[in-house]
Amino acid sequence: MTSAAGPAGAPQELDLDEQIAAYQREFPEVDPQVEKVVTALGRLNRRMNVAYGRQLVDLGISNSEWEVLKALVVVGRPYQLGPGDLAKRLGLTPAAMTHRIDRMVTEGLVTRERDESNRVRVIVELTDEGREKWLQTMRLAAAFEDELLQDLTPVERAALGEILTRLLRRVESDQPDAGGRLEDLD
Amino acid sequence: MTSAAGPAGAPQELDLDEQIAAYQREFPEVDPQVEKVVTALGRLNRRMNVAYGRQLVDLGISNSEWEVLKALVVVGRPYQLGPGDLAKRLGLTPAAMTHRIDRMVTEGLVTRERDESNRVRVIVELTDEGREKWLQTMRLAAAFEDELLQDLTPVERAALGEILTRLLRRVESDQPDAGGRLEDLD
DNA sequence: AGTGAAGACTTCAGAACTAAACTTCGAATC
DNA sequence: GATTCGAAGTTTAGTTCTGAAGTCTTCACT
Repeated sequence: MTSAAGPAGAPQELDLDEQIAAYQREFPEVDPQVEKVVTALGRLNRRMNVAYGRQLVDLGISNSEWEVLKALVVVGRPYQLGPGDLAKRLGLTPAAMTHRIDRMVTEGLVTRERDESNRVRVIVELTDEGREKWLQTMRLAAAFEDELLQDLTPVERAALGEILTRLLRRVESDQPDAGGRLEDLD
Repeated sequence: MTSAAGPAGAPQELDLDEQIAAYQREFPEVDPQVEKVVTALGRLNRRMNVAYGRQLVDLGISNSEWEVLKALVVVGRPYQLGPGDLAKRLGLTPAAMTHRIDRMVTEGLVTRERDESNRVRVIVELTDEGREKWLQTMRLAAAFEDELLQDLTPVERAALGEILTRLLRRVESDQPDAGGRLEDLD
């Protein structure tokens, strides 16, 4: 019986307002309103990932695999992408994609073959089983998300979506979206 | 010069609305408004972490180390916590904390000593250098966050903070906050 | 054609994590 | 006072990532 501490489940955190108060105490220049938004965003996302993770173990796939399934489904039929492209979309290195694809091939979620018309390339394609898994996770995720947002009125939901979209546009325009990395950080 | 693919920088993603449209095409039952909020949240958080990461390498510490510094600062003077407590707050296993603390001790950010009044326990304490690092990161982070939210009116900021807090309260009440894990997932 | 350079993917070493076994100290029981 | 139980940390084995080097294919130039 795992007795003691946190098995990497949901983190145990201070009350949000207490944490903001602590920041103000230790760093008076901080804008509490800004900090509240940012901290809540971070925590919320973390909790959501934990929740998704729990649903995913029930279905027998990992969070990493889910990301790959999503990327493939989003491009639409015939659900094909190259490892490099997948790596870019998921924000990780090609090496990591190679390993992920290895695992997912053995689990039957995707297939990997050379592109005969351009033999440098490799094509990763969703299998029917992979698509089915995506559908199942999507159903669970959608149910969770509906529940998460149930307290919000339609107007609030729309406003939230609009504001988040605006913030996202700002970050994405500031970060020229990998592939055009000009700076070398190191 | 890192030539080809994404060196784990910012992920290259589809336009948000295109992605939502893809979900609707592949899974018509989905509520586009809900999905938009959730997707934007996830992306935004990801980009923010990339941005923080860039600032942190400039200061010579990692994202993991920053988390530990934050946790210690938030508890206030004398900036002390045990490894197990830290692990819970950060949502990772005690084993991982042991290693993080190892690294941070050698870097002079924290100290680790036995609690003489209760020799099972260990006390991790922030050093002056650690506190100084936290201050520096906090300045950079605050500047970034201010810029991120600059397009929002004060009313919008308040509304956003209020809505996010409400959502957070819901998830945190649904996830009884580790330590009281009743379910066994596995 | 023949060579060189660039791109796409993989392989290899090292870092950081999880899960589970282990060690040690303290407290309760007899 | 010795024994047993439980809690706190550390150690060990195995997984998944990053960064850098390596392999193979294609394209451009001579």
